[in-house]
Amino acid sequence: MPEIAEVETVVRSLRRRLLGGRIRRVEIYDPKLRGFDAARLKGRVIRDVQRAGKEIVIDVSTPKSPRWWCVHLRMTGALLWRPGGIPPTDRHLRLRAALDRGALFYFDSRRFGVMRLCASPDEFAPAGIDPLSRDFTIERLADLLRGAKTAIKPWLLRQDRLVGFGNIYASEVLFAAGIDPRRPAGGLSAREIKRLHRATTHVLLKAVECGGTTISDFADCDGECGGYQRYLKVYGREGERCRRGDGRIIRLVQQGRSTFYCPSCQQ
DNA sequence: CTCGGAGCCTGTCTGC
DNA sequence: TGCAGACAGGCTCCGA
Repeated sequence: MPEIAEVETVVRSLRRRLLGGRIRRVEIYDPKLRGFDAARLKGRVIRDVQRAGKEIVIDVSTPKSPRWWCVHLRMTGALLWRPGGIPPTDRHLRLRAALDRGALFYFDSRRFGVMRLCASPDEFAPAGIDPLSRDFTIERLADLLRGAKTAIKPWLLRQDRLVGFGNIYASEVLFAAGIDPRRPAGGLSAREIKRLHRATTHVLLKAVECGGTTISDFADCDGECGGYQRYLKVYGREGERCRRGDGRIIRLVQQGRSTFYCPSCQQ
């Protein structure tokens, strides 16, 4: 489900709710999460909540025992905070963490989500550059793109060079940059790379500001839906008129995933 | 390096 | 109403 803007939104909402809270009890309801050492969380205080790529990182370190509780929501994972600790009715409840003033519930219908306890930041440090960080410059982007033969859209989905893109924002950013998703990544001109950089920053910041994109059920930990779906220009709009020019939105499949674009605005 | 396909899982929607 | 098939926002593995 969530891409960088949605994970950032969840992280911010979690930070508001969890900071300083002490974990009293953790219950796991999904055998797939058996490998997760939930017992080690008990008694720990939540020091911070950060984002590492698309992963949520909850710092539960003590001076003698550094530990980070890492959650990757993948497609359908969701974290919800309930002040009273009463769970929302959902048969996909996979984990419950009770704190002093409420409880955190983890849901995941498809069970693609991953949870782990890390002992060092090296274990969750993303390989790629975060497009919302200062490291994301035009020069770095140009370096990464150099020589790449893959089409730019599937290239954006690879997390080992840039982190955080998913299927929605990859299409949206390319539309904003006016670049055809089938173009070889390494074949973009300096001017196009500049446009891609600018579009990435612009689209992702706006999406974060809106609290992410809710197409079916994304929400932050308070159950608040995102608002960026109002601004989607191409994603999910196959056959509709382009909002900018005269074209109609086309859907095509690249490496097994849908890509949406406007053939008249994107060259 | 790059690509396509399968797999991990389950829910929803479409068409017959 | 039933049922098969396609499809879904993520990611990893394999073989060609």
